[in-house]
Amino acid sequence: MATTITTPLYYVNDKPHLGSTYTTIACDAFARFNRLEGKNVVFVTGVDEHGQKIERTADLLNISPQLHCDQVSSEYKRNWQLWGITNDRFIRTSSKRHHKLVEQFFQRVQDSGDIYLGRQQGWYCVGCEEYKDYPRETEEPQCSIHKKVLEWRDEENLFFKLSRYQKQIENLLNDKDFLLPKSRKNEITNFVKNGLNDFSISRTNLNWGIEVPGYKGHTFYVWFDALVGYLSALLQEEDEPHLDRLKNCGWSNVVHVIGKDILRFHAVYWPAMCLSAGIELPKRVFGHGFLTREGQKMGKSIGNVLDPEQLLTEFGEDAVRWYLLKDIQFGNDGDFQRQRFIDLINNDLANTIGNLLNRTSTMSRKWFNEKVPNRNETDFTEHHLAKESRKTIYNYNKYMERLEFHKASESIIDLAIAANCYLNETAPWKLIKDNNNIEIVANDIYMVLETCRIIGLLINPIIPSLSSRILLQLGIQLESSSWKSSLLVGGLESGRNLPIPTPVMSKLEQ
RNA sequence: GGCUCGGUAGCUCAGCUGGUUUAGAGCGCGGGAUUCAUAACCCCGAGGUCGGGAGUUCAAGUCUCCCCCGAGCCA
Repeated sequence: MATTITTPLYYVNDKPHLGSTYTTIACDAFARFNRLEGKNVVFVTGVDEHGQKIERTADLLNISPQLHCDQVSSEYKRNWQLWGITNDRFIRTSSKRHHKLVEQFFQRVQDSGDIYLGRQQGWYCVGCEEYKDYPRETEEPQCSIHKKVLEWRDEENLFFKLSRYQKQIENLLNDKDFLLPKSRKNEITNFVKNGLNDFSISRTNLNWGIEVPGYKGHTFYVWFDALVGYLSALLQEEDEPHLDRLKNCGWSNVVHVIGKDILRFHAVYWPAMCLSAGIELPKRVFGHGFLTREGQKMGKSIGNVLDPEQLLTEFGEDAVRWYLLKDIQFGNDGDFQRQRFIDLINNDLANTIGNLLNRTSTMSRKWFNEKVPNRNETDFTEHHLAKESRKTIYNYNKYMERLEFHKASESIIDLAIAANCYLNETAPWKLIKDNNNIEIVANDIYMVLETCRIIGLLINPIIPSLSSRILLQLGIQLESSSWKSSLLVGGLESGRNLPIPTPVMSKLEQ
């Protein structure tokens, strides 16, 4: 069975920021984990390109919306390549196949009797592309998010009968695995409990969008269009775009990973749309938190925006991935602190894991002819570190499945600490002075090296390139197909040559 | 204004359905030990009114009520 993992389709108003990078890295880790687990993964990302906001931004830049979208989209593509993101698909909502699919989707929703023509009046925020509930007589109402004056709109719109799906959405939210983390569930449940209102799915004053078939002058509301993008993404360029093909393309067991701000669209509107169109519902929606920098909200006006590309250049992909996934609970808001970042990387990756591998490899080479020593066949499976490793593997899997990356990462570090402690307690450098101890030392060193191997494997989805450096240092090349079977204690071959160790992770400078 | 979630060591947080005697972890900080190692690893310490107040109970960080502060959703 396939598993589909999606990032949001990012709005091309501006180039990628740290927030979208964060979401994408998390999805990448999750996708990698699932692939290694042997699942057939389709990892989707892409961009959302329509809407008045884009139209106006392009206008300001004095270029066509399409050109603007082309430019920003390629920025996104380039960015994900730089970070080594393993997305299988990249969908642009300005693409032809997407247009076709939106039209089909609309047709189905219309056939279900869920579309009607209505009138919409109210104060509109172009930033949100949303009507706000201020009374008509309000003078110069402002959007609380964008701090911009709202525009009064009065237009004929097409509506979607969201209200019809009240009961079904309530049931969906009762499924305890659907909306995660649990802490965000109340908010949405409350919103739904207050009664769902139909929402408008078309705009009349908008050129930069997909035309609604049969309704001249109407273009689809960006969100209606963008959400369908998850479906279009699955269809390959060469395929005839058709909703019926989705099943074969991997639309099942769908996990949407998004920021907490767009939870409602994904947990309420989108499932209702799917129900109406007869599309299988997503399995899970995970709304993660936002990042601040040194305790402050990031924003252009404050001038403290952290550019992901700069971060990548300065610290490298390994460090940033580890910091974002290990130090911030996925789901909670997080704060990016430079000092903490440096401390964390140096402690966890360089000192705890890197040094463990380095010291052990050195001992092994020195005393065992530059090879992995022989283990004691009768008791290595019951060795202290074997037990610790098995416990770690078990917990790690449990956490990764729930997207609890910080806990998964922590379990890896705990294992490395256990191995470091073990070395200090048994002090093989003392034992080796007596030749009678050679077999004991061999078994101990073997077990620590084996623990390093397990660490290298487990860390793979989280920091792929560090993982391969660790394994390489043990003389192993990871074949992704055998990951799962490799995660059995005792998989390290005795007698294997160990290369001269070099630090797998160098320390970051202050 | 209504609702939700938080407020635990300098920082980031664990503490499930109330009860292992001195409330935990990581980081930072201070000290010790050691040499296999990336001045790394390992060990020890911090004495924090568990936001404030009242109550329930034999017993509350853990339950109830009130208040203060922060974040969010709705109006």
